[in-house]
Amino acid sequence: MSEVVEPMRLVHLLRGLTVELDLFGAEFATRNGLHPTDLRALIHLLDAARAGEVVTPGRLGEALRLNSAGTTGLVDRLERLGLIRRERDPQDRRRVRLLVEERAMELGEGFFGGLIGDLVAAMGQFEPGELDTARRFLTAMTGVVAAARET
Amino acid sequence: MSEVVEPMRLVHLLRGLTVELDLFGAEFATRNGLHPTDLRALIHLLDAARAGEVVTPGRLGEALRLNSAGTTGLVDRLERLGLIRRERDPQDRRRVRLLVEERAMELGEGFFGGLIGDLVAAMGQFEPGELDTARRFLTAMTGVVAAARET
DNA sequence: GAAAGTATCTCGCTGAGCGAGAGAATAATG
DNA sequence: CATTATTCTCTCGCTCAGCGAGATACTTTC
Repeated sequence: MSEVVEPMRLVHLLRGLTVELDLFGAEFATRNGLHPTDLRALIHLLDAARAGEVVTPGRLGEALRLNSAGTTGLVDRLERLGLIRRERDPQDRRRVRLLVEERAMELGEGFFGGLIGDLVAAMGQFEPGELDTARRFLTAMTGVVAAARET
Repeated sequence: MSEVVEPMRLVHLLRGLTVELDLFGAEFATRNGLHPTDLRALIHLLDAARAGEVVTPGRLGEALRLNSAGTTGLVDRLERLGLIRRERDPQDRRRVRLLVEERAMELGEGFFGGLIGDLVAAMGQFEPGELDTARRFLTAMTGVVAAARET
């Protein structure tokens, strides 16, 4: 059940996967009254929270490629939805800390939970060595795209 | 140089890859005076053209999850940019065929060309068997996401 | 040939995100 | 220390992508 793969086929597979993931995200977002940007922000905030990092509007906007006005609007929206809370940084009172609310974690759980479970289950059909190959492959491809972005 | 991979690490890699590809697309789009949606439409149109399929505004809007008003706007925009041309279908004169202009192919080339070359080059570091594993892995993951979207 | 169905477009509107710049706090310089 | 420069966030006014509702033109069905 093995075959010689043309590189272009893998390129199309990579693209197809991102299309599917984007659509999945967009559909989840609209089902929950969010915009795609809001979901991207939520993911970023949850990742940072798990890593114990402080996120400010500035950092969030930078990550999502929004200007400051757009970022303020985004943060307003997330706050209005009860997903995050603003809190002035007592160390540097120009800064605002974005704190993730319980509700955001639950939403994130709802988004990832099901899908991640399915993905992990599907990975069970692969040998450990194959999963390591997949890891190296994905790492290499991500590196190429990231490098191409710099140019 | 092989290791036992936790499934969650692969999940994060998949997500990271889509983030990078999305950013790459968004940056390419703005550099060329396009919106992300325009680029997605262009990709869809070029794929269809290569497969010899006829694309109508209806089909395009469906693929991109836009309603008819938004689709008309998108097609207007692409036409104004000289990327596509409208032509009434002589068989069923309610329909409009979207024809890809030369300029769109060149743009697509500019978008994919460089990146695809780099991706294919990076694939050269992998054994044929490893590439086949990657193919099976990506196919499986894409299938899982597509299936999850149905729900 | 009237009625129902399909494909596209128009109109008016909402709101995400932009550019410019104001305000508040901190850091650097004389 | 006072002043100037810098940093972070927010406000204001605006543009335009995309939506809902419905008009229009063409085709199929009965």
